[in-house]
Amino acid sequence: MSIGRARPTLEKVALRAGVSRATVSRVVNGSTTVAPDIRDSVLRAVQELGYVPNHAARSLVTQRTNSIALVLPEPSTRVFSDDQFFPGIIRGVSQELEVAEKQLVLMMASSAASHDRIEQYAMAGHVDGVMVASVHGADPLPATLTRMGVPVVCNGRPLGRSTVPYVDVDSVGGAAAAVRHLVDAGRQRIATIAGPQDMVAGIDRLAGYRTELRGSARRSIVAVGDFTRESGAMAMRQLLEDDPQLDAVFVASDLMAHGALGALRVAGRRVPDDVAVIGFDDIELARYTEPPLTTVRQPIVDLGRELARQLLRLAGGEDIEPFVVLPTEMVVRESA
Amino acid sequence: MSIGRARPTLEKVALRAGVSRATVSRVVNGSTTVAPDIRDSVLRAVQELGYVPNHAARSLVTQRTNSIALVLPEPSTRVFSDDQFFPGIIRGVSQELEVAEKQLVLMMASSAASHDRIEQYAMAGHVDGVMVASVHGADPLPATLTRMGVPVVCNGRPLGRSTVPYVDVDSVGGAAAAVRHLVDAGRQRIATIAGPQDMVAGIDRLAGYRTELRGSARRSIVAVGDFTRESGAMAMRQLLEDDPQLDAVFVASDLMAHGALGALRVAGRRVPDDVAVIGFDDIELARYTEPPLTTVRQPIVDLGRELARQLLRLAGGEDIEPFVVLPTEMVVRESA
DNA sequence: CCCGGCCGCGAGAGCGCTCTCCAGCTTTGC
DNA sequence: GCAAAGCTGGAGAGCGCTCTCGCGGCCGGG
Repeated sequence: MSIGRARPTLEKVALRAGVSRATVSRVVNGSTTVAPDIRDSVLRAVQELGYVPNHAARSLVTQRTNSIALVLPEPSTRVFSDDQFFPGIIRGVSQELEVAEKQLVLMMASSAASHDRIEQYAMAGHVDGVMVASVHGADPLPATLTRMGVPVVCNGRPLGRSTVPYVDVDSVGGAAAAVRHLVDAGRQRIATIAGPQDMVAGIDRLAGYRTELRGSARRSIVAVGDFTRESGAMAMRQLLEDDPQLDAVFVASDLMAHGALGALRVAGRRVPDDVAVIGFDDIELARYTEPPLTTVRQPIVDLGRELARQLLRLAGGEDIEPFVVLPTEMVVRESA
Repeated sequence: MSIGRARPTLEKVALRAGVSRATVSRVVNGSTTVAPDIRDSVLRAVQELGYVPNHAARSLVTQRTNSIALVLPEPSTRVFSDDQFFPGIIRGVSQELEVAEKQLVLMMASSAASHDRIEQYAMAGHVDGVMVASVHGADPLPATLTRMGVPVVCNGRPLGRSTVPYVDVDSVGGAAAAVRHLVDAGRQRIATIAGPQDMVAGIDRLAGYRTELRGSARRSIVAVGDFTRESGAMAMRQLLEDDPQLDAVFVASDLMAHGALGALRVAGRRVPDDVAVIGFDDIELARYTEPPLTTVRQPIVDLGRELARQLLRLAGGEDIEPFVVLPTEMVVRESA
């Protein structure tokens, strides 16, 4: 209905070019077994009529849709409020899909109800595969879909034992590097503001902190936030109260670090002179805080690209490694 | 291929329920002309077999796809670097589409080449309509698609004469309100940092500033930026040089305002005591600048919702108003 | 010069669904 | 009590495409 004027069909093109439907199909799909002159006349007919293959018809017979779903948590989830995670992933994914000439279908997993919706959708043969960017590592969706034979790749190591392949960044390594940086700078009392412990990112970044600190014979000083700015400020106040002597803090997200910087300022501590601060994520804002934030960059766009790349291979029937971990990188600015 | 185990077809369900394909179709599509007992047994069969309608087959015959495309400019465009525009639009759109049970296909218009790609795609009957969130108002895509009979709604008033329906926020009114706020506060020399004048947002916000200022018998003092933080800082320095007496500045985006605040601090001007600053957008960051930024909020999520709503109506064959303008709102914090 | 093989093309059978008939049955009005 | 009207459900024709199969023409080898 809605798509206005009738679009030409294979049949029409065949008629015009004076060949059969099959031949047009061959030309359109790039088969080599067509004589050059016939091929040319078909291409001319296609051009003249403005023929575009009907996707529904094609995928009805091929059983492939050339589109891929990306399931994202509803961005109202506070975690995604203002970092560039969400757009970054999308950008990476769509870059990769563009090359592969696949389409991106975006699904917001807002409520529990959307689980069913997404499941149904994937089962309807609407997409060739699903990428799940879940924050809560315990999401059952990936496993369910996999069981149903839908190719799935996750973003972020799933919690619990799961055989669903995933792509993640090296949070543990990044956190360890941050702590090492603080140790190397001679900091003695290195605290951390950890992320929520029901998220893989929160868990891993704390683990990296702990491991590295243990190696340096310092004791750990931990406060927990929920990745928001406010929670960062609150955790910072808490830490200052617990250990007024602390001279460094590794914060599990830049947003929380931003809050922590504010709290430190209010408390009259100079950064980095009195207290060194290192964040995590390297969001845009990190370059503009006062002072500019030293942080751990995670390659978000690359993460998206890798996610897409893995899924495409999986959907193409290839075997893929069970997980890919992308390196993080220290970005030294002025706060540490 | 990729979608693992064979999914049951209508035929299978019909066989199991002991009815015809047509009847199953009727039940699945909610026709009322089916006897309750038959209806129940069909539903049971559907349940037992885990039947999910094949989308491709369905849309082949109905000519509808139940999905809608959202065309976004490649977010690397500096304008989208860190405001919440991109995720906000997506969120609004997908909220509305979820209600309508439509799917969202995301297309990044990265290069000129993608124009063809998107055109082809829309023409392939892959989607029932297209929403174009173009920054450069002179984009030919909307008109092209419309001409081809594809329902299109734009985000942002298109430049030039165009009959493509659009949804926009009231930039002119918002800018005017900001200036009025400054006038009411007794500010005498009110400058502006305008956005790029090849974008509708840049043009309209400057127009609002000019109009309102003219009404108050003050002269306009204009510098132009490109919506980035750096350009905001640079423009601010320029303005201070041009008119050291200025006591207020309306900045066409929060990002530029952030840059301007930095420049003012460096120049030793206190905000708002010496210079009042008002931004535009109300991005998350505005609450955390030093001092917190008074700004004009644009309802981005609502914009997305309205965009989707209009397109759905259009694709549904309804007539819609040629444009919808959503109100902006002053958010008074401490910078003015 | 004839035959087997190969290559290029057309015929035709579906893919899974919707929807238009139309048949058969019940209901209703006079 | 009978015809007309009303419903319910089935049969069947496609939607536009791909792909298998097989036919005919051309080539090369014997």
